[in-house]
Amino acid sequence: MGRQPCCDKVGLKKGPWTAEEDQKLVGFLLTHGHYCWRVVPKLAGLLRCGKSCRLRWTNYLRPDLKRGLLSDEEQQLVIDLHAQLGNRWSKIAAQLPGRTDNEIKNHWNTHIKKKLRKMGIDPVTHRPLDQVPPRPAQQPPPPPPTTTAWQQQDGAEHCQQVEDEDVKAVPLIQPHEVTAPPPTASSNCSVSPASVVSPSCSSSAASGLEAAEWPEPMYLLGMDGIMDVGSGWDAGFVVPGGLSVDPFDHYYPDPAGFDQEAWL
DNA sequence: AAATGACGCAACCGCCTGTAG
DNA sequence: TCTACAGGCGGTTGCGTCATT
Repeated sequence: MGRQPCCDKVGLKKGPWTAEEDQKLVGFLLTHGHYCWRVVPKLAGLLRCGKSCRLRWTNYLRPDLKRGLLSDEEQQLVIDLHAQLGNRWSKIAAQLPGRTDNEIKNHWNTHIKKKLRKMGIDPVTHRPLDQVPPRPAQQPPPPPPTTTAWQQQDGAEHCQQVEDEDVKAVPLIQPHEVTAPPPTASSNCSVSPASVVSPSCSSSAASGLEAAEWPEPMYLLGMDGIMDVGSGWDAGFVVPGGLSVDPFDHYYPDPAGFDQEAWL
């Protein structure tokens, strides 16, 4: 028995998402959550692969995403983390609230790489370019220096060197060190530390929803009504159908009120 | 104003990992 | 222990936009 494809690709749409598709996906996920990505497009009435839906949600539609260019602090953090972790974008994104691995990867490839090269720093090894020996193609890059060349040049002291290889077990950045906007006066949201460092969701986990904004498409789509949920984010939504939505981790069905028939 | 090239970002592809049966 | 599967990750591509000529 061959492996079943993740979705039936016949007749599935590819390419850029339309506003209507976004609206369907967001509406569905906010109402039902994603119990199984494979069935999300079917139930939401989308001719898309489940993976595509997950990607669209994760990288663009999630309500806690920041948009716009990375700040200087964020860029510095990305550089430091890249020196420690290499191209493990999801791990890096986990330390930047509201940023996605894809966004950081793109920003690295288009901006930071050039910036480092311009400064005479090899973006792979984080050493000065004139100290980087030519590497055979099959060999991994040398381990990063204790203090990155970026820091040597810049004099910055932000980089926390990790001695333990298991970076998953030891958070590189303490939750309080993560650049997060302070809660607004009108917000009564509170973010539990466990949520802040939750490894299960690359970037949404680390963000405070009180600071989150809907990405522009939400407004364009007239989704304001959906967002008119008061302070429900931090408590977990209970939406029609008995489903809870935990904005800091996963959107999951409330086991007590989960309508299995509806899903099936 | 039109043509061309460079750039940036969204999305896809394919592999890897974790997990349930 | 093995197999099948879903979800996740990183690399890559394609296209739209902007700048330059």
